[in-house]
Amino acid sequence: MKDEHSRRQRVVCIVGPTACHKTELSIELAKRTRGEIVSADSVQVYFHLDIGSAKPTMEERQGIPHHMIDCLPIDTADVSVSMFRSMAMDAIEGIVSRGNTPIVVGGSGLYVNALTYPLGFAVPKNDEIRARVAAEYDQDPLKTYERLKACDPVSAQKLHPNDKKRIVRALEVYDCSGQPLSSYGADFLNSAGESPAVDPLMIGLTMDREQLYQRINLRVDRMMEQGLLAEARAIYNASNERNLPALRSIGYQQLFAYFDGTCSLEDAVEKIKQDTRRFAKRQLTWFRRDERITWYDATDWDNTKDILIERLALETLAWMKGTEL
RNA sequence: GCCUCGGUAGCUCAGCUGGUAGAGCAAGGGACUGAAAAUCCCUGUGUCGGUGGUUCAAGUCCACUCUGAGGCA
Repeated sequence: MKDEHSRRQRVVCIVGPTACHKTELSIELAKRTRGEIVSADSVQVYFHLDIGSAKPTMEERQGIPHHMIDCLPIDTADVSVSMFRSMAMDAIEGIVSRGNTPIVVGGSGLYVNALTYPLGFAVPKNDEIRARVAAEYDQDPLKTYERLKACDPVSAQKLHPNDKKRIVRALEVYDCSGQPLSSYGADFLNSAGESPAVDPLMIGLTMDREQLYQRINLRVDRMMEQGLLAEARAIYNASNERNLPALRSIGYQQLFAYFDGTCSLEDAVEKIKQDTRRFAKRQLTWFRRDERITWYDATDWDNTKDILIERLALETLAWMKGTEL
């Protein structure tokens, strides 16, 4: 047990809200530590969602290999965290076999946890049963919630009766396996992971809230200048499918409403800004509770980044050395 | 200069005939195990423009005053 823990692959993991200089930091670190980047971003995994997901351009990547970017077609209907996790784990193994430093960087908290905790994804999703339970919920939410209470009281107790998504998933697990979701490991550290998680050096970037929001607003304007509208239009025209996970992401979702004629372009852009700000707030909530993270303030980035990058490069090298033998 | 209508939460406004204030939006906080840029939950003390007065009690009535919009000269 102890032995297995010590064999867990060390990685560096950069987290934080969107528009917080994570990308720049990760590339600079990679340059100094023979790093390769593994994106933990639920939108950058798709092809074509380039501008809106703030994917680093080839130029910005400066030759640093990036993984988990451009992996899935937009019309992929069944994506899942565990799928992300196994692909990302493969990428990490590849990096290690090349003798390089894996740098995980991303703002999708669940994806980060899927890599850095041994989450037990024991029961695969089952679209058929999920659809059935969802219909059951729509018909009588409270009754469905009561049913969950009866077969999985632990999960039910943690969920609000309105939390359809999670209630449905919990019942889906129960209906598929006959075992309550909570029995598969209710807490991070004791759940039975499918494979050993990595051992991360957790680095968090944060920023004064007002400044963060200003940066977000500016970045959305810049995305529009860079052609987000055309990018979204091309995707809109390419298919009539409107319920794909990829298209629920910020930027596309709002511009699609504009294409549908539901709102003006101006309103759509404002909505993108607001939804991004709220997203950043949720990301902060998510990462704030993670006590493994050491936080660094990126508010005065231009004047402090050089020192920060050098310092974190040293820490990265030291951290990675710790597992060398 | 005169008349009218306003000035209440970050914004837009409610507040009947006096009993120290409440909605929407914005915002903040939290949750999160196979859709997660998703989904869900919780949160409203604010010099009621200012000063003085009437009253047991004033956002509410009176006087003066500051300020915004419109109208008339």
